Amino acid sequence: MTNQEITQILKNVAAAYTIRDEAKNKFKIIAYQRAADAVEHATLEIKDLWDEGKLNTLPGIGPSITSHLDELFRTGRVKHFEEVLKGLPEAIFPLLKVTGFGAKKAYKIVKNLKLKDKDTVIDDLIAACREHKIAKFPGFGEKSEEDILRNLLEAKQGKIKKARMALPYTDAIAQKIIAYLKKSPQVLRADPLGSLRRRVSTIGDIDIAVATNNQKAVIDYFLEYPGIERVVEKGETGATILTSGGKQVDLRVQKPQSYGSLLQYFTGSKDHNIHLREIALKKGLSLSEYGIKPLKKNQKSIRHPPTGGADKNQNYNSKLKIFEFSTEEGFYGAVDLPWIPPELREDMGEIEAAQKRELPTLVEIGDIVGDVHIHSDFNLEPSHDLGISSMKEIAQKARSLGYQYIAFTDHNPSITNHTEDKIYSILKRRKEAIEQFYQSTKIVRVFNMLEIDILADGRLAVDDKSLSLLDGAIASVHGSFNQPKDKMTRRIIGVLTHPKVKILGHPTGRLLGQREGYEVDWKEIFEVCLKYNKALEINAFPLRLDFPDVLVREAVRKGVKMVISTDAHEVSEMDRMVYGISVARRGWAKKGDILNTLEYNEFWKWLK
DNA sequence: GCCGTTTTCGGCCCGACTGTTTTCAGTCG
Repeated sequence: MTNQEITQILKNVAAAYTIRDEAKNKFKIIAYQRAADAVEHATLEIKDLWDEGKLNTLPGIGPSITSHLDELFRTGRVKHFEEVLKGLPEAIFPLLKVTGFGAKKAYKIVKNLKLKDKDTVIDDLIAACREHKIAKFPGFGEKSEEDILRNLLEAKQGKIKKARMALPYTDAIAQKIIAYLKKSPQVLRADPLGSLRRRVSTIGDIDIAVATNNQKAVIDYFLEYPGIERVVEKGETGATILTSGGKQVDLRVQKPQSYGSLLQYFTGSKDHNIHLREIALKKGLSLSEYGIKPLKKNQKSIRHPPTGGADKNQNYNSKLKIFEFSTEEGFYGAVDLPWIPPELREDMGEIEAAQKRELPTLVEIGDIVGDVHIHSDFNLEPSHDLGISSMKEIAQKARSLGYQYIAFTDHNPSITNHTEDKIYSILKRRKEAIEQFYQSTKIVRVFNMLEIDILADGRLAVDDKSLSLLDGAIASVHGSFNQPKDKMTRRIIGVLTHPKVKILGHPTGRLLGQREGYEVDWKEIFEVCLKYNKALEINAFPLRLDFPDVLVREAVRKGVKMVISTDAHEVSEMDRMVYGISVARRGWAKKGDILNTLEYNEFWKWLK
């Protein structure tokens, strides 16, 4: 039973309560939805949590849902859920994943059309739209029938609500649109919002904020963006488009004096904002994207700003009876909190840390002084792809990035095509080439490393004699991903204890949207890393972003060190370090947690 | 059904947009 499956069950229960009697079940519905969100965003497998008896430590999961899930894990079913779902056609549930459908619309349509088969409901409904049956239902019309048909067709193409794309690709699209917006003289500021600003590894919609004194002009200008497929919606405060690449982009505009509130509100996350509002309510304040206003019952008593003093970022709008904030700092200050970095805003303890003034100082791109996972074009007849840039190009790029050192970490020579002696002679030639390169150029310091396959049987693809030629090695799993958890854990620990292996490369092996990571006992790996002074890699390659942020946070808690590296196969890819930084920051990593922030001499000492 | 720096009872985030409506229902973030 995966978190995803449990999420789905809880969402279905919430939908069932909504259909039965929304008014009566109002808060029960919210509770089930929040429980579903909690499971969906959980950092650990819920099943593991249940095994340890810690299910109710998850915020949003209380005694009642705990006992239901307990029944689910023990017997595979939940009597109470079955009762709630009883009598509802199961054809409604696939529709809930389609844009534009909520519980009620799905139920109305399924009931009116008497649809029964959950496997064909999407196709059945497409046919019904084409026969114009929907427009005749009360509350529906021709336009809504068109919308439903289009959303169903898009869902069939895989464009479901949760179609997400890796951060670096989405970031590139967003930067292009922001650059376009900034060309307008009406645009005073433009920033990413939402999961993009929080630097989540995969992004659904792109959200962008603009500060302007002419909202209408900016919205009109946005709707002239060349890459538009169609306009989804348009209003006075923003607009939504679909790009020709199928990405949804939301624009939000706001006047400059309220821009801080807008940034804060739409950066989220939803859970962070809800928590923040709860705190504000207790202070008699109501937060919104427009600012902060005293609750009605307190309105008369409040004559001064929420912060109790003058703040140049704060302004009282007496017409709207609301305090406006030009910056986020002012907004957070009004509820007695320091500014919280967007990467932390997941309601995972950051608000409590902010209240205690214990927010971590997160690692920054400027802290990085070396990139220790780079593939050059030195041909050592490798097991995987060669880089395409020369050592000199790489070193020059490193210098332009302000680095003190780099490591050449080409893949090991393939073991199917070479004997151990042959591998030794190739690596000896490579060691001489690297030394000669450094002596003749001295552009940046250079380490002679290698990225070595961890073979299926737990051996390294390079023997000890050849390993002795290296300054150190990254060990990575590049095949046999489907081994059982225990075997995979032994396989990794076996090589990680080798003195020359210093770093575990892209530790989970995941490829975003393509492949789940393999199963490993991270507790054990963390212990080995601590005991033998090894590092885990945060690999900034766009489809990897591996180590994942939630595991980075676990590693930080345990004191396990990490490196952030690009795995570049071409010099321009060395610019991707910033995405590794994003992952590290979301994992609450400080400069001291990341080894390639160390000066050359210190890093060298760690490596030896 | 969940939860606690006013609370173990009595609250529960806030607003925009669309379509079908003459004041609202549903969905989204």
